[in-house]
Amino acid sequence: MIDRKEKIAQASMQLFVERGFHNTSTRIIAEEAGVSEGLIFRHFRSKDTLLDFLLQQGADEMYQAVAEVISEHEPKVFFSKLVDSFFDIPSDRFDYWRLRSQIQSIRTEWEPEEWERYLREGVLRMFKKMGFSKFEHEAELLYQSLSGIRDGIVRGQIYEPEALRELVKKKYRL
Amino acid sequence: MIDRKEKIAQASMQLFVERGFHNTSTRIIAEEAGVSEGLIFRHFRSKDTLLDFLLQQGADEMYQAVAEVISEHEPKVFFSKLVDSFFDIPSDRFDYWRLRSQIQSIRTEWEPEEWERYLREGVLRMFKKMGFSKFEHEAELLYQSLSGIRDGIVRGQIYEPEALRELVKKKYRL
DNA sequence: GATAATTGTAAGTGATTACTCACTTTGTTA
DNA sequence: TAACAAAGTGAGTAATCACTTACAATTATC
Repeated sequence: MIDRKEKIAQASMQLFVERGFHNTSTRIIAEEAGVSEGLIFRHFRSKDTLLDFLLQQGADEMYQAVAEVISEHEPKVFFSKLVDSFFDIPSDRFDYWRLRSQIQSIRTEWEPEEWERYLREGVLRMFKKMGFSKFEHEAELLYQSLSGIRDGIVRGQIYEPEALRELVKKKYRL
Repeated sequence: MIDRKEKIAQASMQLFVERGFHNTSTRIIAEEAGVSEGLIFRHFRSKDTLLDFLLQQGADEMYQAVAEVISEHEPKVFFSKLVDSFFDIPSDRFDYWRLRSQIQSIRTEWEPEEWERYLREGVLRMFKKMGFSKFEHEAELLYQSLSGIRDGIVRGQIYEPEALRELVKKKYRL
């Protein structure tokens, strides 16, 4: 017994990342998932809905992960967890990040998701609490830097992430 | 007298960034550029060739910019120029960076361009020269961080780039 | 075990795609 | 100005696109 809907989701995720959303036809998704083309539209109303489903799945997981970081009030532990959350991306979630980055560069109306605003506010609050004079800019810098590193990781451009993680933590005295 | 080839290049750059490469038809490019569709294929053999042309144009400019940074041998000035090169992106080049980011997430066979390898080697060499113990990781960290910031800038996510620039320079004692 | 909903298929649909081709217009040079 | 090349056009092309529809198989409910 196979969950065909999940099969479609997995196949489309892989194809969207490999070939790009607009360069992936519903025909090839069906082929790769081993189902008929019509079934895609039975489970997901349109190709766009399918994409939204994939993005939502990832966003839900991120919300959980962010909540775990934000709930920490002890500064040192907070920042340690924060940094770790950018480095400890399970490899089976690489595709989500790559898809997100792709769609972000295609959809002009892209707005930060809830988990992202949530996280950024949390970082800001913690820098302020710790008494940094320019806490807004410190928060911005750390967030953008970590985002750059995460992009590098999921694109396979960073060979020694562990060494990088230690270095980041050292710079923030963690 | 108008250079139609340049018109096509400009229109397609804008459209590729706004709607995505695979979601932009040659028909709409022709419309936007005010030329016939056939002319696109007279000047550029295919839609892919047109894309390559746009990416090459940007890469050529980057090569120049990188050479200017690399040629600097005084550490403090080198790093100052390096940081500035990531912050001082003329707004009419934002599209190039956004296009590059989009294509990078679609083309799996993407490899770092010459200017990029050139720049990274330069940063590495300078960190080594300055006697950093973990110069490879320092170079990696700085490069990925700056890349993340550049992405943020061209996506309009950073409201006070100047403050961020000063903060980065301060951290590296420039 | 009959009924009804759900899940699945295969063969369509009109619209759109990148690209071609036969042709005309414009520019250059002897 | 004749001759040739380069630039430009617009109506084609076959292929592919996302999506629909009529129907069959499976599963759930009583």
